[in-house]
Amino acid sequence: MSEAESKALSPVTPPYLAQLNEAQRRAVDAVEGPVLVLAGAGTGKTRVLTTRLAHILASRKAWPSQILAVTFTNKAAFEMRERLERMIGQAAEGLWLGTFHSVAARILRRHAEAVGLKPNFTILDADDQLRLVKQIAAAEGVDDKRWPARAILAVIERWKDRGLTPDKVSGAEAGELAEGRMEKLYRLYQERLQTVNAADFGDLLLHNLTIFQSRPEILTDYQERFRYILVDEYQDTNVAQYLWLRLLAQKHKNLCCVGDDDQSIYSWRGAEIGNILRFEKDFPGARIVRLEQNYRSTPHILAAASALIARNEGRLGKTLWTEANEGERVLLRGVWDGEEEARWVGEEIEAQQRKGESLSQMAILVRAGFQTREFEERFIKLGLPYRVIGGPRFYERQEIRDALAYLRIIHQPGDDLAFERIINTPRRGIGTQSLQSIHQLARAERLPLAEAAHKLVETDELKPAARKAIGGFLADIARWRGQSQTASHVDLAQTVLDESGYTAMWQADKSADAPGRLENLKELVAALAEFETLEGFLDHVSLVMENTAQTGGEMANLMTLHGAKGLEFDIVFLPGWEEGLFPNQRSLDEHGQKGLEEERRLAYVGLTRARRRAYISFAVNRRIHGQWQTTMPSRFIAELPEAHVESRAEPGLFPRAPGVKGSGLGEEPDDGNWRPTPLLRRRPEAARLALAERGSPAHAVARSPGGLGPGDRIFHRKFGYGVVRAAEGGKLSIAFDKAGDKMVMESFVEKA
DNA sequence: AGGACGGCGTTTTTT
DNA sequence: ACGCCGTCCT
Repeated sequence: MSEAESKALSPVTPPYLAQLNEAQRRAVDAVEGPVLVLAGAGTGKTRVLTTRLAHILASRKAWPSQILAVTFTNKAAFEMRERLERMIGQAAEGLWLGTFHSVAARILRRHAEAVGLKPNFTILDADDQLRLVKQIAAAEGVDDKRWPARAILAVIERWKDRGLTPDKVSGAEAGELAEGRMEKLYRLYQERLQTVNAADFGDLLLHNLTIFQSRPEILTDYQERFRYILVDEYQDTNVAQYLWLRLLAQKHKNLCCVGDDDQSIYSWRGAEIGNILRFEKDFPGARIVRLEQNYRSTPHILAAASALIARNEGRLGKTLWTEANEGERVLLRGVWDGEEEARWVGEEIEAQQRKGESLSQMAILVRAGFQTREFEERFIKLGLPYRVIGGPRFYERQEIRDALAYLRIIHQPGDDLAFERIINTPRRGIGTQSLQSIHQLARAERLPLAEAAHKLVETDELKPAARKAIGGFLADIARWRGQSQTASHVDLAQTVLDESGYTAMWQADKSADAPGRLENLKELVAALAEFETLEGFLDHVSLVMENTAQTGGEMANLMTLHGAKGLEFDIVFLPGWEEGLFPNQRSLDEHGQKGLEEERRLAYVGLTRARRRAYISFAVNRRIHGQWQTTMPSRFIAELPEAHVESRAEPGLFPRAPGVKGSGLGEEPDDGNWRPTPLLRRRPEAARLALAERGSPAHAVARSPGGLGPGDRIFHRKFGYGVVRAAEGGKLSIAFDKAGDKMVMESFVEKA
């Protein structure tokens, strides 16, 4: 179709464009060439994305099948599809719209053989991956105390995030990781995945890259196909995703990335904020459109959030503004301890409810999962309905994974992980002995476990009982596999669950969660009915299945700051703004300034979730890991602009009277260097006293809360007697008479 | 094969 | 403080 034709077909100003503000319209209209849409929080990002898609389709620049739109989460993908269909209906069919992983999986299924996989490869989840790594590390004799499978897997995943296949990992990179054997472990892991015909999540992208690099004709095919590419949450992309996008966009160069560098909070799982910061360099001629008009929050909230994030270096920079009415200032509250904080939040929620505010429009956003407990306890006491968002997902539950393993082994005879998982679940009397024999044979003859088991049953190597049990199990699988040719997959699943005794196993279980598990199994079978094939369903489960979070209902929402990204609420509570907790100490220790900036972005994300009201609080005492600690208010509190905050701290709970000088709330020490007091351990009573006699916080550092300080003689249950050399934040450096110098937790020693 | 006990870790989490 | 995991013992 010629350009003249396409112009003639589209109205001069389509109605969907008229509803956008000027910047949004530019973002939608800039269809050709690379574009970065810097979308601040609440600036109508999703609207721009969907309108842009609709615009490309309506102006007939491309067929749906020539457009690729990628998101990070299924939720975002669903939302986009839904809004798009509402806008243009059927015309959206055929669009390549999905998560990075689901699109990559789709491509990989088509060309699996190019990386040595069969098209019916299994997509492993975290659990399977970990078991695999454990097996490999154990076989290699790696000390699992020093190098736990978790850590090894994390290294491998970060490599994959960066697009590194085993042959691309440099020796220097691997260094002394896992006693210098990390590279080998990675290679073995990949080999193992290949033999069991499986890919982990990282592989989906990584294999795509390998295919694109080794098979130019395949790459060209996709490059030509995808005339327009859209990316959501670009600040969260890792290097592999960036490379993937860059390859795909190379031909038409119509790449539109939407994101916000200030909301990049996933570096710890491989996200590379540099991707968004470098966009103009990476894609020459790129246009940048800033969406800065905020439709969500009040000016006070925006001003507070903006001032906070302005302290970060290395950002592209945006100035959010709004036409909304002033509203209330951000409310800051200092309290005695976590319990009081929960009590206060509860009271405030109830007060807002009485004013007619909706519970489901209120959220408590915490830094770490364990912080929800105190609020839950309080809300239960008050009878205040709440839901915790986050937590284990449907397909991560044991019973679901077991059931899926049955279906997997039927579908894919070489799926060793599935075979191992269920060979003795429910109990069939196949113990570690028999399993070991099967493993041995499998390794010797390079066979899948199931096949090795077959052979083994033919011999008389096993004890008769085990032989019978394994034979019976294999016969079951064979029978089910035969049935899968004719029966519907729903019937098959039901049969398998019944005949295997799996359902019976839970029926016989008298523990409290057994009924729930049976319920979940029913749900699984019901979900299966919505799919044409077993394969389609298995993919759906590993890639797409949403967590069955309790949605709807009048309940207050409790979740982590990470979990809140992308959501919004009328009223937001941000508790626990204390040094050590938020910004999180570990983040600071491990990543220094970078860590601090990411924590600050997290604070920014939290604040910008609020439409009308934001509450920030900190406790002076907090029990962490069972120990009382005296804390300092978060430095982020000092960074809030005074004019937009109303402080209701109890007198004496601030380090000094708030807001005397400087632009921020908490004033910096006279030398201008911020020195948060290290966390101290003490009981509340002691802290109360310390408050009364509050002097320079620094003097408290030398002596520990228990009154132990340098020179004191102590006793430790394991190390015996010793002398304290220094005290620092709950830890003591001690010279033991016999055990030498050690750092020990103060709670483990007593005065000698 | 199942329970008891000890040791360890304890930020964030998607796909 | 607490829970989870792995091991060891019965």
